[in-house]
Amino acid sequence: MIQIDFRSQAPIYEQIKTGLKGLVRRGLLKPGDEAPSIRAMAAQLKLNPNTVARAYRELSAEGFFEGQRGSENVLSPRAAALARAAAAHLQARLTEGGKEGLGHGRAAAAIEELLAKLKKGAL
Amino acid sequence: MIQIDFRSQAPIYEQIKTGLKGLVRRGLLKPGDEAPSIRAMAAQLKLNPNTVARAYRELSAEGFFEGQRGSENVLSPRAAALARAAAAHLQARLTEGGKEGLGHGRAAAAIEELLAKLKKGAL
DNA sequence: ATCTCTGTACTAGTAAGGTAGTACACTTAT
DNA sequence: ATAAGTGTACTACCTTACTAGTACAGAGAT
Repeated sequence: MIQIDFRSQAPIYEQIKTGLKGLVRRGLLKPGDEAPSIRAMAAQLKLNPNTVARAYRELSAEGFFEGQRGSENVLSPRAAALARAAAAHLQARLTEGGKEGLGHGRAAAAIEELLAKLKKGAL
Repeated sequence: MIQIDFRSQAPIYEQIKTGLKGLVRRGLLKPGDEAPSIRAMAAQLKLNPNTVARAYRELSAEGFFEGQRGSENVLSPRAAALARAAAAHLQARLTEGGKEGLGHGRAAAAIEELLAKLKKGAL
């Protein structure tokens, strides 16, 4: 399943999001599959359901899940594409930020802004 | 001088650090030059001296400044090399993080950890 | 129908981090 | 010697954000 690093500076719900996306990207979780329920994952990772719920809510808003209330979290058909797109987008912004930001004189604030958003997990 | 974006999520002292490094990288500030005093910069940017002091303290710890107590902040001979090295290092970590981290299945926690540190301004 | 599962809303506590206020010690120049 | 500059230490406020506690509403199965 997913590994949580409680020592990390990254918030747990972000680790969950990244973890699930990673599972999809690796093919261990495919569109149509059912992700573990909020409570199940919370119990296993010894977290509060709300922490897991936040991750699921944001993933759902991004279109990873399709499923009705009270039932389940089924990975949408777009899930795989989304996970890959997110990874590509992040990678693009990383390399772009590295080259364009530092190669020549770009506004310092812009660089910092990029880094700030990155930490927040703007994948 | 330096531009501060108060709307940014990046802390002010980090913006100051990045800004000064940028000035050095662009050659507008050279080794041997004297950086503005803490109070002068604080007054100009309408900040508390402590905020600027924190930036200067960290820069000093990184070896950008050489100067004795009570006098000034003179850019060390290494300043230019350090600024360039920092930029290169960041760029390397960014591209590395983008490719290695997301290309195939790396531990999610590691990715998050990298992002977290990046936002903290680990240049 | 009741029990158990699901997700969720609201609240609150808590920890971390950044910034400002204030005061002190020292150096230099007038 | 005095005044004005320097950097710094200590404190405290404040904001932000993450996480947990608790309780509620709906769905499905026995």
